[in-house]
Order: sequence, then structure tokens, then C-alpha cells
Amino acid sequence: VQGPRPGGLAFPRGLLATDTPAAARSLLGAGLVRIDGSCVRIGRIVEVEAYVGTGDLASHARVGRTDRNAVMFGPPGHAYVYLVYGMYCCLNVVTEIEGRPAALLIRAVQPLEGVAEMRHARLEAELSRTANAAPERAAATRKRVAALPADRLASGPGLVCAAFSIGRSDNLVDLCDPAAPLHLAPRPEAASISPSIDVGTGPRIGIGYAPEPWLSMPWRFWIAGNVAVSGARRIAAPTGSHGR
DNA sequence: TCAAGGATCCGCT
DNA sequence: GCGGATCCTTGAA
Repeated sequence: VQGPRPGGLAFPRGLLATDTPAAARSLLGAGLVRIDGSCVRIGRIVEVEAYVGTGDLASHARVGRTDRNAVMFGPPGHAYVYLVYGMYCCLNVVTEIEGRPAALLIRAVQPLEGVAEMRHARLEAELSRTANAAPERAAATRKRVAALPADRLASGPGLVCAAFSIGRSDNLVDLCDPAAPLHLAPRPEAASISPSIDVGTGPRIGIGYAPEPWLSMPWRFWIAGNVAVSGARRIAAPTGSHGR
């Protein structure tokens, strides 16, 4: 990934305006870019999950259109950011044509540029969560975050938002607009991957409330072997086995 | 107006 | 491997 912003290349919206599992394979390897004044953070998307239509009983859209999930019903390429478990934000990229609610949850990103800023943002997020804890606890948090390998800074959906300072104010942003403060960058030719060989697939994480067949649909996609994939899920698991 | 529950992560056992 | 933190969204009263 290269070439910051105004002037940077737009991620082709057409790659998202299609069936979501196919869009997932297009999004793997693409860049996630955060521009904050003169500071630029760039990462490579290495793990995503597909949520497809109102029929998908794991999707927020299963209940029909609400104020919260309305952006999923809109045109592709926009950001759907929501709060989960009362404390973590998750970033989704809306897919498929307008009127058909679908999105890709960004589960993990491999930091490429602005690593120090990502680490700082992670630290701020964690300190704010333990604001009332003992001082030695905060010191331990500082030490731990300082020691984190760069590849672990955004290796989870909540961590992606922490490292890139993504909040609910980023909801609705057009991620295909290279001038936006948060946007996608096309996968560089040089870093192209072979989707049929290098993409791992398996069931989605954390959707225990969903019945079959949705629980086991192999709609989590990742770049096989990539060190930044969340948890210990880097190696392809047989469909039907659950991530944790 | 209220109660229930959730697309998570950390820290300690 | 499990419990806790923490608060928004939803649906029902």
C-alpha cells in the first residue's frame, strides 16, 4: 500500500457492489487509511467477515431496517460503525447494491505506516477503560502496549478501531473517497495475492446466538498465514469447527 | 421508561 | 479457560 491521499487512488466501489463473499476476497489485501492532520496511518486488511442480507440471522440487518443499521441498506462503500458490548467499536464496509443490506466486518489489519501513532491510540483507548484502576495497573498497561509487536496492534475488530481512532463519528463515511479522513486504498499490484490459494475461510466469530446454517457459514475470510490475523486463527480450519 | 443482551478484549487463574 | 468491564440499541410496557 502506498501513496497517501488527495491524489491517492480510490478503492473501486464496483468491487463492493457485488455478492459479499466475493467482495470479501477483493477487500483482503486492500489498504485502510486514516489521515489525521499531517499524521497518516495505513494498514493492510487481512481478515474480514461477511454479513449478508436480512435472511442472515447473524447480521444486524436480520431485524429489518432500524436507525442503527440503516447504512447497511444504502449504497456500497460506506462505513457502518457500531458499538459492541458497550465498549468496543467495530468497522464495517457496506457491500452489495443499494436496498440489499450487507457489509464486511474488518476483523484485523496489519500496520504498515504510522505504527507509533497506532500504538499511541491503542494505549489511550486502554487507559481510558481503566481510568479508575490503581496507578500500578496503568503502568503495567503502558509497559504491555509498548512491548506489543506491530502486527498485534490491530489484530481484532475492536483493536482495529482503537489503533485507527475509529469512532461512531466515522459512521456513514464514504470509504471509497480518497479525500476522506478514513478510506480504503486499492490492493497494490506488487502485493497481489491469489484468492483461490491464499485465502482461508471458516465460520464467523462471536455469533453464538445465530441458528444453523448461519452459525457455520464459512463467511470469515483471512490471508492464510498472515501474522496479523486475530487470535490463533491464522491457519485454515475445516468448515464447521468454531474459532473458540 | 425500563430491562435485556450484545459481530470484544484484558487479566488473572 | 473464564469472569468482568461497560453502555448503546432494541422491543416491550
